[in-house]
Amino acid sequence: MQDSLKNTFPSFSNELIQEIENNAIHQSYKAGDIIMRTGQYINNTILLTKGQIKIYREGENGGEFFMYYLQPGQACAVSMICATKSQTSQIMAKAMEDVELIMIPLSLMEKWMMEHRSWYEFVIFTYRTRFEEVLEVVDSIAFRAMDERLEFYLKRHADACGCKDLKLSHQEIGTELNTSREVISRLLKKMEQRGLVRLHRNHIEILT
Amino acid sequence: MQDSLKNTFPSFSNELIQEIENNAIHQSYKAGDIIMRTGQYINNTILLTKGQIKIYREGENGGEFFMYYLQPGQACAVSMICATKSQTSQIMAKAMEDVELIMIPLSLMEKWMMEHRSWYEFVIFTYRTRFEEVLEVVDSIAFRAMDERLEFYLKRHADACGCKDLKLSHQEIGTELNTSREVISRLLKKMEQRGLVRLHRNHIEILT
DNA sequence: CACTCAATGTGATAAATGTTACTGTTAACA
DNA sequence: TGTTAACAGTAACATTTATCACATTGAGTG
Repeated sequence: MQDSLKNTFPSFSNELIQEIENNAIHQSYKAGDIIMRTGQYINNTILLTKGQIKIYREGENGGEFFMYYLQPGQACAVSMICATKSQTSQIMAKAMEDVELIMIPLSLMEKWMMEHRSWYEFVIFTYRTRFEEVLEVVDSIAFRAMDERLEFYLKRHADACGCKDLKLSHQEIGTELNTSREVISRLLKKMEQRGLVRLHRNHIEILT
Repeated sequence: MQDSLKNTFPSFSNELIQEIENNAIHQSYKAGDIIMRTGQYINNTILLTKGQIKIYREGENGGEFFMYYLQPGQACAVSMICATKSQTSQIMAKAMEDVELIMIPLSLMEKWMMEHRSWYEFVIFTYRTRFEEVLEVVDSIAFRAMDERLEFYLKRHADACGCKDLKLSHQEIGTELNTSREVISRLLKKMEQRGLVRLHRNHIEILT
């Protein structure tokens, strides 16, 4: 177990791994479970060890505006930020596959910041990476029309899953970009004509 | 001087204030100066002591997409995050008035995290506040049409300057929302008809 | 195989936003 | 005072996106 932790979080020092082992609360979720919801109080930092978590912003009308994915070896930046003051979450987190994670109580999170260099750097790295990611999202909506946003979205998904075959329905994509299925269908069709993708039922092949 | 620092950053401990006094590099800018630009390397954390700084995201076509304002007593979250690894900035910072600020070198920033509780809390608070602010911006573009975005934008400006009279041209607003002057004119006109604002040359009066 | 349901394709139309072009107004200043 | 430039209003039109309606396709299932 300690071995696998070290593999998942290679930057952590051995002492830190040991501390995590001694103190962590393990938790698992099934695919589709909501791990965190808007308005919920957060008292733990979340480290993901297995599976994939979608971080999104919920709209009034049921939109699930896609922000980014968490992968094993990553932490939820929002949980870190909120945990520091027991604040409520402003985002939703949903398990996309069966998920296993570690919860670190607020008090330890702070203690380790002072005591473990590798934890401090991990936390700062997480903040920075996610802030940048969110800024890119802002760019994509602020400056780009739906066709480009769709390309950006598909690219990020391909990066996240590391494959060129995305299991996404047009409806899902529409929801995550806050537009309608029809618009996505049309734009995908155009992308297919431009030779960027090949469309299949229930999945999209990226040709790049 | 030390007095005024204590006034601007009331949460800082006396020892921290003293350290800042001993080590800080003071810098001033004129209204309109660019303090930080996209792609620039950052080696200092910035504490604002006087004036107002606009943080925005630059588009290819000269857009200046508005993110938020920095006020005296606040720090630039992006500079903190980037400074940790001497990364480049992904945002632009422009002085809206004559500005005075303090630059904290990277090495001290980290040292103080370990040594000064009040610095640690200030940094985390800054991260959290700005992250939330950016999330709200994402919401506004992702889920809302231009009329609502305009209202949101005006509200934030009114909050930032603490007044109900905004010195903004339609062109400026258009640039910061990445749309055209004409669209802003139209929407403002509608807002005036609904009794939300009163329009004057070069300034907009919020009636709320 | 026939049925069913979700996923997808597509046309028609409406609404929002972007663009162009032109007018008038005001302040600054030579 | 006349000139100029920035600001603002608005009409006409183009484009993009949203919405509605309905047809088609394909996979799974009894």
